[in-house]
Amino acid sequence: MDVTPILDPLNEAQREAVSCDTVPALVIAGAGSGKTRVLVHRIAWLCEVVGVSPFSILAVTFTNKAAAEMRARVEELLNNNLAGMWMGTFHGISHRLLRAHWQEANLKQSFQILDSGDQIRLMKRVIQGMGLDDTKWPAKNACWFINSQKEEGLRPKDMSDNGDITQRQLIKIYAAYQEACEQTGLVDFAELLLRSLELLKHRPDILAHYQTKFRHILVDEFQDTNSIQYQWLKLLAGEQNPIFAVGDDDQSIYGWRGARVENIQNFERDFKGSQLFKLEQNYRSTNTILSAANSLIDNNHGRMGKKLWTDGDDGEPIYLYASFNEQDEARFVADKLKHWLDTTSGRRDDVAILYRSNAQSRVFEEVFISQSIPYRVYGGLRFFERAEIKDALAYLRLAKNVDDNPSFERIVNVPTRGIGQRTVALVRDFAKEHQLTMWQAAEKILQSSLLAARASNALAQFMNLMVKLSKEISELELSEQVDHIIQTSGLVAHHGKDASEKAKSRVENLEELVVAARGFVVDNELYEGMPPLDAFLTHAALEAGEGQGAKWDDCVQLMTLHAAKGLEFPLVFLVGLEDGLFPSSMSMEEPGRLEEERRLCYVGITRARKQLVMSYAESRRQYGSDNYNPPSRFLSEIPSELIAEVRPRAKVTQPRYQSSAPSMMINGSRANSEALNDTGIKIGGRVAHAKFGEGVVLDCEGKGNSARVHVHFESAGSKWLVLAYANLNVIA
DNA sequence: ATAAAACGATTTTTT
DNA sequence: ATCGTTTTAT
Repeated sequence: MDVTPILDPLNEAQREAVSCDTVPALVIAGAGSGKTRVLVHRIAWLCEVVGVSPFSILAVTFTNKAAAEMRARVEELLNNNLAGMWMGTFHGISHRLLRAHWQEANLKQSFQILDSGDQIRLMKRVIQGMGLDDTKWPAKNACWFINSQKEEGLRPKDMSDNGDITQRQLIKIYAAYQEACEQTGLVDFAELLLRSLELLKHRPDILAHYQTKFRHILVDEFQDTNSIQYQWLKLLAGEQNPIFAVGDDDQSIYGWRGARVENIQNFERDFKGSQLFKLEQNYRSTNTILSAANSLIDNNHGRMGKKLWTDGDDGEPIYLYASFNEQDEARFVADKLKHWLDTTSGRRDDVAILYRSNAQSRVFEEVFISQSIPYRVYGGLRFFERAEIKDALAYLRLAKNVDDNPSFERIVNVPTRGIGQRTVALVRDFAKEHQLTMWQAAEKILQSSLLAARASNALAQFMNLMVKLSKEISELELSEQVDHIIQTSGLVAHHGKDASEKAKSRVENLEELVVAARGFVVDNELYEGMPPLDAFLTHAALEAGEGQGAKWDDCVQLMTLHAAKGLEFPLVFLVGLEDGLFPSSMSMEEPGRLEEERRLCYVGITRARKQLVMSYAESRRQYGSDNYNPPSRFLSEIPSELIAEVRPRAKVTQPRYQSSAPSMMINGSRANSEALNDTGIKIGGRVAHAKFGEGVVLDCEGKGNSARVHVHFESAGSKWLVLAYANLNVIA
């Protein structure tokens, strides 16, 4: 057996991990250390050297993207089509199990997957159905509560209210929501995992079957597993099947949604006879960047321990810019970025701007638009989550199954056809009272003439449309079904008559849905025997449609630090480094959460390949008011010799808000340079004070003897000073 | 049924 | 400030 292609491209540490014995193994893989490569080569090693069939391997990831990449790379390395191999996300694989064993799992054969939006909508109806005030019991909170319970593996019966009324009510809501899901055959994301875990727990025969089938289990991003995913893995592994887990405790940034770093920390304890490997050689970043990352993360406690290194150059220093405010920050980034594009052979999509919260993208967008810099903002709604797409999918579902209540409610009056809230409420109540689906209830209501003629006609018209649609599409192929639905339902016409940009893009999205349907090939074993439309709808629920829709060529990439995990860029701007923003004020108090923020910073730093530029703003407008946050504590955790401070003072012009409505003055606090007449002091300029030291002028008000200036001092913080007494000296 | 006004939330996000 | 949601008014 020629193992050259499998082992040759690897370094020593990678090779040891890839070729380790078939015992439980944990690979601590630092950022940029070849994590995916090890996973891929391990699979190849198992198949080619150990002689394991690819179909005896289970490989689990968190995202569809990671799963697809892994599959493609394994196929390339093995030069083999592995379509039937069990490689996918936790949710995807759980779903596959539940489809195969729907009866044993007490599900309907036609169970549908609820996405988070669907879940909230259903929850709202459940809460209202219980006669509760849905402003007092927000559906979103209830969903959050239930999802976390499910992620801990808890059912209503396992929970105690501890005498807490709120808790007791939430448990009741959980039970009612679950009941509604069971009745209508709906499964939310958390339920996919919990249900498949329960299936394996309660059916030793099924568990044994899969334990025999999967002789090897590989897991990516192990530090992100939550309680239930961990239990699920442990159960499937049993006593005999080794788990090969890859992860990085320093990149655990999803604790807030249930991920448990302990899972990686306790691996050796929980999996007897396991081996530990560490990948510390980094192939991505310069020495400077790695030193910064190492120093920063060193401030965390209880780490498994790891120090990234490279045999490459030190590279450029890390630049740090102390901006006057967020606009100045954005302008600085734009300047720096343009300069980099001009002086290197870099492309725009080699550049990323990383921030802690989505709201920060705005200022950058404004500046980039004004300077004609193409950019792309990550995040926001994905393709299959867009309202118009969900509407179209609801039509498809309803045409397929008129008893699908959520779809019925969603589109009964979209586009508007004269079926108002009163009519819908009547149908809903009637359905509830007589234990009918909304469609059945609507039929009865029409027969019994409970409605006024106008509403009755509108409802009848809608139902005729649906009957007609479902008849018409039955003989068509998938993409034609989709096309027919979006046309005949009136969705395209509805959005088409609106000339706005938004409406235009909605029409384009609907057309893109037809394209997506055309390109949807039922090659997945999972979808075998399923009607193409059902398969497509499932695909839509499980895959948010990342690649769908608009194309992006050579744009500067704007995204949150969370979204940046797993990516890399030659030039990275890490912006908004202020205490209260990053680390977030929500996390600053608790040590555990602060450490997670630090890991997030670590993730951000290690995204950069050649150059890292950091910045913070002395003044930042948040939630409509100005905040003066101190520079992030993380900055002081990076050795100063790695950092070069840039402060092109000449560039700081009057950074004031040019609101589109100049008359909008809040408390008369708009910049008023009158106060500064003849003083030489400028907003944005630097001044020195005998006691407070040096600082930057942020604002001023009043005139004459009562003139006051707002100064942000480097060491003493921000203060309002009366000009006549302060004796400020202007620093040139 | 549509538009205006009031209200509320506002870290991070995949499936 | 701003965005999405819900209520209220036309």
